[in-house]
Parts: sequence; structure tokens; C-alpha cells
Amino acid sequence: MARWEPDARGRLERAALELYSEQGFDQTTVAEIAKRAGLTKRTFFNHFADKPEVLFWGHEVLREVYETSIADAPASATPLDVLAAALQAAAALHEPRPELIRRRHVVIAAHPALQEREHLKRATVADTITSALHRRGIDEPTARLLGEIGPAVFKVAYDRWVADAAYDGRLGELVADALGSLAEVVTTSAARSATSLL
Amino acid sequence: MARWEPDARGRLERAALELYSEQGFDQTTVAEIAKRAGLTKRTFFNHFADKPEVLFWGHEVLREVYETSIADAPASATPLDVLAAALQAAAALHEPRPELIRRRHVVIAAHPALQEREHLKRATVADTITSALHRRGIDEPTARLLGEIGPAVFKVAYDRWVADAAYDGRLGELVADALGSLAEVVTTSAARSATSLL
DNA sequence: GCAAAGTATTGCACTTGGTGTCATCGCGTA
DNA sequence: TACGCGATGACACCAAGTGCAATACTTTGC
Repeated sequence: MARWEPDARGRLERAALELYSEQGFDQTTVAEIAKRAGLTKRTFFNHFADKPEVLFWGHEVLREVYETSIADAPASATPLDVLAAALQAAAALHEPRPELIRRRHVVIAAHPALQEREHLKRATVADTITSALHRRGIDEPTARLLGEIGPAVFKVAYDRWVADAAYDGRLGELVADALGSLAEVVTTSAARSATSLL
Repeated sequence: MARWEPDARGRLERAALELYSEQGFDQTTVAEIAKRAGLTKRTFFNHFADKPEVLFWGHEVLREVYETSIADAPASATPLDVLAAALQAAAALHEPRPELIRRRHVVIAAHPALQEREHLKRATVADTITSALHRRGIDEPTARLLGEIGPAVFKVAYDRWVADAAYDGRLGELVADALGSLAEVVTTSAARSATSLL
């Protein structure tokens, strides 16, 4: 696929992350990104739909990971077990390059427009989970619920992980933690409700 | 606050919703919206930060509702009970004008840029819930978790509600349903885990 | 080797979103 | 009546994003 110089797309991604980091998202123009990558503005828009999109490779891969890990879970697993396994698979995807992900996270945290895009991507992940669960025979409302809960739980763990380099290599643990808290919070309340019925 | 004609802001909101509905978001220019409202493009941007924002009044109110309903919940309530009460309060806020909300929903569903904004607003709601719970003495990680879970559960109910006019006046029930499913899914799995430990 | 076909890149013109600046209008108040 | 203040408008400007046609390079078939 290589033409003039190989990997135009990758060069644009790297140049964009650098410039967004150095100067901020607003202060960086697309022409500037293209120039640093040795290309032109028009070529940038041939590769990416818009200025934010250049930061959001990865999400295609993420969706595939969810899809396959949910499909491959043992038949005996409960719905929540399946979700847990999928979240662990997603965590494993993040572990290898914490520095890169952290740089990206800082850039996104600094600009609402990028957060918007991130949320939208998260929503597509929710849809992916939902239909993958549904495909296992889980009823639609439950699948939807777990599809929404999954990314929510993951975010809680991810936010802690990304905030402190001391957690490097332990995102999986943090995800397990968050799932544990969920169980605790819900069952505590359920127990109380049951009691109050007596 | 009224000057030439009263309620410039409201006129812009109505004109925008109409035009987005009639022609689509992309096909509508800001100049057009302003013209229908009897104003100019510059005035539009004096009232709203950008083109999407004109659809997202409401969210300020929503945040206040969450804040006060969480603060006012009885001291004896479990964290999940508090969240449930807050979600019911939010539901009550939606009930009165289903047609308007539904029109708005259709417009948003038709365009990614608007969905992005919606997701961002939802995230700010999550933050509001988190800090309101934290202020009740609930520990930070649990508060965060519930802050993320809350809007997720609400969305499941809201999506069903908005999809079918037969649910008018029953959003509260749908929210209760979703919370029930959550408890079921989580406790089922917890029971299995406990069993498997024996 | 060479021509043809295909694809990545570019140049250019154009629309629109969004901002800065300054003038103007209409109202409340001294 | 004069003054101040906030809402509106006119104008110029920059950058995002698109459509279209030209060009540079690569690959394929011969």
C-alpha cells in the first residue's frame, strides 16, 4: 500500500497527537498536521472524516475484541460472567502501551469536542456488546442493560488506571474491583429491600 | 430581559428544532435559523456556543434535579435507593411533554454530531450524580460507579419510552423495571459465584 | 520493458461554522 | 433629558470540510 513515503495514515496520526499535545487541539490546524506529516490538508481529509477522528483508530479493534470474546465465552457462563470476560479482554488490549494511551487521554481530557467523540465511540461499543450478548440468546432488555453497564464499569476502572502510572499492568485488577463494587452495591440494597418486606 | 421582540432565545430554539426536523441538521444553516427567528447569525452565536447546543437547554435543569433529589433522600436509604429516587425524579421531569422530547429525540438520532453532544451532556450528569453521592458520605469509587450506572440504566428505560407512545406517562415504571433487571442480573451471577466456591 | 488501469495525493474553488470588533438600538434609571 | 447597560447587528476574517479534476506513482497484463 506504500506510495511516496509509506504509512501516510500513521504519520498523520502521530503528527496529530504530537501537535495536539504540544499546542492544544484548537491551536492546531489541519494544514499544520498535514505539513508535519509531509502531506497536504486535502490528504488528511482523505484519510479521516474530521479533525477529531485522527485520534480514534483503535476503536474498531476494540469492538472486534468485545465481539469475539463474548462469542467465545463458555456456554455455562452467566450473562454477567460473559460481560466480565469481555471487559478483561478489553483491559488486556490497553495494557501493552500505557504511555501512548495516557498521552492520548490527556489530550482528550483537555477538550470537550474530543470527549464528545470519545463518548460516541463508547456508545458504539455499547451497541456492539448488546448485540453480541443478544446473539448468545440473552433477552434484548437484559442485553441492552449489560451493554450500557459494561462500558460504564470499564470507565470507572480505566479512569483510575490512567490517572496513576503505579497501576501499570493492573488494569485487569481494577476492572475486577469495579465489578465487585457493583455486586456489593446492588446486593446490599437488594438484601435491605427483602428485609423490609418482612 | 425582553428587547425588540421578547424571548429571542426561545424563538431560536423553536426555529432550530423545526428546521432540523424539516430539512435535517446538515441541510440547515445557522443563518437560516436566525432568519426564521427574525434575528441574525451573530445573535444566534451570542446565545448558543454552537449549532448543536441550541437543542440542549434542559440539561441544566436536569442536573439540578439530580442534585437536589440526591441531597434530599432520607438518611436511611442505601446508595442504590438514593440513585433510584434520583432516577425517578429525572423521569418525572420528562413525563410532561412527551411529544416535544420525542421530536427532539428523532432529530438527534438522525445525526452523529448531535448524538455526541447528547453523550457529553450525559457525562456531565454522571459527574453531578457522583459528587452529589459523595457529598452524602458515600465513598468515592462507589459514588463514581453509581454515577456511571445511573445514566446507563436511565438510558435503557428512556430508549424504550421514547420508542413507543404507548408508554406515555409510564417512564417511571420503565426505570423501575431497568433497576429490577440490574439487580436480577447481578445477584444471579453472585449466587452462582458463591455456589461455585463451595 | 511498456502500456493500461488503478489508486494515492494534490490544487483549487467554494460553502459554512464560528469569532473578534465595533457600532447601534432600546430600555431603565438618575 | 441624559446616561449607562445589555441585546442586537454589520462586517471582516480564519479554519473546517467538500467536490472536482489533474497529476504522480504503482501494479498488472502482455
